[in-house]
Amino acid sequence: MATLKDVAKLAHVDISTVSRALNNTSYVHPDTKERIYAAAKELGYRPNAMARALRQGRGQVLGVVVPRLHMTIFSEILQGIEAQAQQQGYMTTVCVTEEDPKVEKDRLNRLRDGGVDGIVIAATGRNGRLLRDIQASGVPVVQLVRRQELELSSVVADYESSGREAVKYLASKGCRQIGLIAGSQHLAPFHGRYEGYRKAIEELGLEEITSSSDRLVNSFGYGYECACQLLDENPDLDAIIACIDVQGLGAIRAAAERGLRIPEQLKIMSLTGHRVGRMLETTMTSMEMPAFQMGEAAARLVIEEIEADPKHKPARRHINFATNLVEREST
Amino acid sequence: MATLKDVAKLAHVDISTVSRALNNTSYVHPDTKERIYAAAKELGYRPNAMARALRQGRGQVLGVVVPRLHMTIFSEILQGIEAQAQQQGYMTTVCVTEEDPKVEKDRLNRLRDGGVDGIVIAATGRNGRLLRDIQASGVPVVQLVRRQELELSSVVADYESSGREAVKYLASKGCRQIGLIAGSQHLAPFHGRYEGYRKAIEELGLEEITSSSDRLVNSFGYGYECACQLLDENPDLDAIIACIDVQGLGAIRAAAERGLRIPEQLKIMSLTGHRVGRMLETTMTSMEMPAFQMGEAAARLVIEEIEADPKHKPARRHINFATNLVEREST
DNA sequence: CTGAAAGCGCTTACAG
DNA sequence: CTGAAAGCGCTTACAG
Repeated sequence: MATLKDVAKLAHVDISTVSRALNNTSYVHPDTKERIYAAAKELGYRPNAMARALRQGRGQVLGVVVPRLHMTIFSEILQGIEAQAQQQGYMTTVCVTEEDPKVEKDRLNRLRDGGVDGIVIAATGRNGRLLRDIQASGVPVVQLVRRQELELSSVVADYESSGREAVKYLASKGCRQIGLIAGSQHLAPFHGRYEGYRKAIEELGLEEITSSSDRLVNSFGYGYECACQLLDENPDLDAIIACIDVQGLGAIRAAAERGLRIPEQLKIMSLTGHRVGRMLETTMTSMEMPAFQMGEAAARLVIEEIEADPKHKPARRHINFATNLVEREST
Repeated sequence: MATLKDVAKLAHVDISTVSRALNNTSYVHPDTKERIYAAAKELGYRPNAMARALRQGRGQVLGVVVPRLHMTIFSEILQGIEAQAQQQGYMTTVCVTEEDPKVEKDRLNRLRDGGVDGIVIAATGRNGRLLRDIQASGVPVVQLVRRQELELSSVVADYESSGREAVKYLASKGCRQIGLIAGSQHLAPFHGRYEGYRKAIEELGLEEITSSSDRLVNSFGYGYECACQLLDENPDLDAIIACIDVQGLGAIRAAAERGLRIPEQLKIMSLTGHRVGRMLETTMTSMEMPAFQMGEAAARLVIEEIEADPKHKPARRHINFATNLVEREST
């Protein structure tokens, strides 16, 4: 690979002049500039990003940490992050934690050492201290989907409202025994949805019916197991709310195995729609969440912090996306 | 952040000694070593990866280029790549092309300039020259899923055999009018599956029935549109083979909308199962493909090439995974 | 066993 | 308008 030195030699100037010409960072005589451009082109010069990164202390790289990708909303969000990052000249490095705090800790340290300029994370909620340390050390951190630490910026959806609206909607359809597949209560989104559910159930004078499982929360199996439990313990159940789409798939499957007709005998809906629901044999009603846009927003936020004047760093910010009820065949 | 210099000062030694001690790269007196470790610990020293990368000409980063993530097999493969890469000390940078050759070209150039050590790509098939250039310039390239360039290493599945076995299996179930949702023929996997389908159909003396669409090939919509076409033009169709799972979902949906009973009136299966099929209301028979393992293999392959002695670089390699028929309710 | 020096490829004050 | 120099934080021959 040709370096600045090679270009400088060919153009008969100093490397500093080449640098200035190529980066348009100060006036260079048009003739000189032309010679430099020609030389750079002839040699197929491409700047070495690692050298620039070392010198400028910034590598134009975003770190993204998620619990999982396959069959989750995070794969769609990641696409949003990547698209926005590329547009602003950043690369995207991804780490998958499988919801394991130890793995998460290790990955965060590696990202930090690897010199990423900012981090977007859907955290396990068990490494708050480390995240705050990283932010304090000058690497901006933006929380994605899960707002676990109030001191850090975040991009989330309005989970509580999703839960409340879902209950009201199902009640308006005549449901009286509405079960919730609850998810891990120490994670903000699941807790928020539960709170919305609980309040609406109370307002309507109905009975709380929830279930949870030990399995990985972002999984089909989680939804399936919880749905089985709900159906077995509540013979008159007339609706199931799943927190996320794959849980909803699990619930539909559990209902199908019991020969229950959807939506006549059992209504099912999800609180985190991300384009899966509309593909199904029985399409699933859901509170659609703008996943791609949330990814874009998170990338924008973290890049804004990275590039802000160090003297007046922006205060932490929280972006809250509304979810949108989309009625389909399952309710 | 503390640097080598700070540690050296605190331990009263030269930075080179610190480097040697911390990297265990040559004998250092135990006492000195202890002092150095203590100093490093006290200062919370963490090596600067960018500096090391510049010096060593290797950043311990893999670039991954895929057409899409959400609802595709690539999100699962990416998890396999990331897991293996981390295990071997590499970070994973991801780029999404949306199947656009121009975007792909841009991303490949950015990856190259950004100093990734190797690239794993599920290519559009339109940038073969660039890929060969990159490989020739010393950055190993491994093709993933799509073996478009014979000169480059690859990790694929046995597509032709999948197509053939699927036809035989359906025929053994009594099907006589077997439609194929074909996919883009310029992409190796789709071409391979079609070839397998064609040969088996011919052997069995049946009639070829295929369809394709202009939509993004890795999409629900593609499968849905093709299935509608097949069903409308062939009233006696008794089976549909989809190349990939989301296309199969589209086909199931199209069948459901026409009130067709699966599998009694119409059998549906997919040639690229990746754990989606078993989640459905009517679970889908598929040729399961070991996506995660394929990702791991691709990462291993590219890292092997990166770390090989430059004098005898390994020859290009091709790894071909078998697919595995899993019968479910849709057939 | 350890130090001094060179250098990876850039950028950026500092002169002139 | 351009050059010479310093330096980002490391690693690694080369001496001794």
